[in-house]
Amino acid sequence: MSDSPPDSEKSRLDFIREIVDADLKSGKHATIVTRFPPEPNGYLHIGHAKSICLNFGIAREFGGRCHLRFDDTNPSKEEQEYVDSIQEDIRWLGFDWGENRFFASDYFDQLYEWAVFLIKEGKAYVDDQTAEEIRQTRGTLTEPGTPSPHRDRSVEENLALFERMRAGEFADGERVLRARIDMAHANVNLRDPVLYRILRAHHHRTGDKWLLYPMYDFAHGQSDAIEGITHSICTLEFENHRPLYDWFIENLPVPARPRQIEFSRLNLNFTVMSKRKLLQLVKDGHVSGWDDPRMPTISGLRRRGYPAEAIRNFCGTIGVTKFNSTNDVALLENAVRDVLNRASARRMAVLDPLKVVVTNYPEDQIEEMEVANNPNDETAGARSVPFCRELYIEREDFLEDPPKGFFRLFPGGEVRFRSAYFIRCDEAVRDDAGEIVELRCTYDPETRGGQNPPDGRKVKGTIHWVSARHAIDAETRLYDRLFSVEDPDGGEGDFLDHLNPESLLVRRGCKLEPSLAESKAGEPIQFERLGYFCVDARDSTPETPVFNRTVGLRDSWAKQKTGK
RNA sequence: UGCCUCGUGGUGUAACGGUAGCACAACAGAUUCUGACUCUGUUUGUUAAGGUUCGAAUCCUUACGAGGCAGCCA
Repeated sequence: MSDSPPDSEKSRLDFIREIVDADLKSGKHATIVTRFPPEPNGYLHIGHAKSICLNFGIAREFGGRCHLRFDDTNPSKEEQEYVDSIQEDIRWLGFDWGENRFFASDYFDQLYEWAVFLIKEGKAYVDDQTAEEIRQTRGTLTEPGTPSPHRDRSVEENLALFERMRAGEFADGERVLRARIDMAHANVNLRDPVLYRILRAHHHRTGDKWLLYPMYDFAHGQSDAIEGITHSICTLEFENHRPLYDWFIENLPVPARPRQIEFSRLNLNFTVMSKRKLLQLVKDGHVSGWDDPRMPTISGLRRRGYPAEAIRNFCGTIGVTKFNSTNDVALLENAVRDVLNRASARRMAVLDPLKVVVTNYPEDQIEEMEVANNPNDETAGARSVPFCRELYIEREDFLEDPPKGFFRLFPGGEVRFRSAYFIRCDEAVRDDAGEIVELRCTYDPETRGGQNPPDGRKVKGTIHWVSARHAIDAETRLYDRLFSVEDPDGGEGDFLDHLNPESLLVRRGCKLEPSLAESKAGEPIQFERLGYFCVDARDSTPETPVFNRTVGLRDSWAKQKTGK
């Protein structure tokens, strides 16, 4: 992980780091405390990764700390399963909250006391109106709201009522506690926002202790204050809530004054990011689960083979600003390729096998060819790959009638079989249906190891191969973008209408070089000339290995073929 | 037509009154035992109009455009 101190990149500081930097230099804060505050009601996605990298990153760079705080103020939506997955994902991304794991529910007692404090100050009241009545009297964006008939209740009455709310004397929704601010405020959030609602739901942490729960606005800033958070970084949609955030901080005897700063959330094209939509994809079975490799979830990306380092790098390059933007997934994929190119061992695998018989190669001979594990990295060493008379090559590496510029095999043509021999195709054998089932070829013994022959003959193409006698069978899963349009949310119609029917292509009967039998989930591998792959952590078995394609190699030939 | 926020190449971002730069993408070429990687080069931009200034992406005004907000969600 690159944790270059901020001073070395002064000109590169984003606006939030600039604020943090200034607050440190001015002495406003001696140490920085940030927090990542997920609601445990879903899995983390790449958008959260941006926030995680920001919050934990700032803490690390500026010598502060970052808390993990679960925002669990709504027991009807939250589950332990999500708490677990969130923690796993953050750790996997490479961040550590140390001892600083908290829950907003840790502060329910304190929050309740503060609610009472507000009542005593005449700044909060119990409202008997129904949710519908409250909504209707809130006014509109252009018209002021009208005060609740209960707005001017006495402190004593409010105190008694609030206590009865806690004691369970009212049904869910029968009473709420509201702040007493300004029903005509231009910012609707300040029109006497609800602070507490009655909810008879079992809470994953506090069990059945509480019947009433604080709203986000009443919990978040105060939780920040309790924990001594100096910079409470959140996304743009909370901008309108900042005046309310500050109102609570100013009107409550909180131990600190945290500052909320908003930045633009991450958007990626060709996918959706809202929890609701991701949940729908899972629930409706459009994907196999939260960790489906096509999902933008952290668990999905991990299973797909995206390295944590690549995700971190990506988050570092997209920047932090206040304008809404949509990032090109190509940038993410570039970050993935960049890491994988350095980290992956090269292997040979044939996804769509076409048999090759080397007619002049001795029937019973087997040679072990030494093949570099990574031509760009000598320290990666080499392995041996068996070569014999019967081989498999990629079906698309042979064309009977090649277009100009085709470097691969064709009748009468010669190519290099990677690290093996120069091989010439003599004949394509067809079955009764006319399909090519086998290539009859001859090799040049003087090119062993793939070396150029003494006669100076050269060859334009090098292709990968696998020994038919030694190959192991496997399934590969080739992924493409989940949606076929850039902005599945935009335009008319349901986002599901834009699902890419070819987002998953399963290939069985793939032929892999024998050394691949030992690869483990999470280990990055490049199938030469094809892309980066990894063993699927969920479905792969020793009997039938399953490999996920993390991302393909750049393919300028394919681009050329499809007409630019 | 209320309030808040924001407008820089195709995308994302930098320039903090003084040469509009970087990454990705695209394109062209070099190299190559991966049509990969790497390297070189090219195309494309300050929403508009005024104003301040020797000088404006930057400051001011207006217009235009984008996003957010009317949950007892977060």
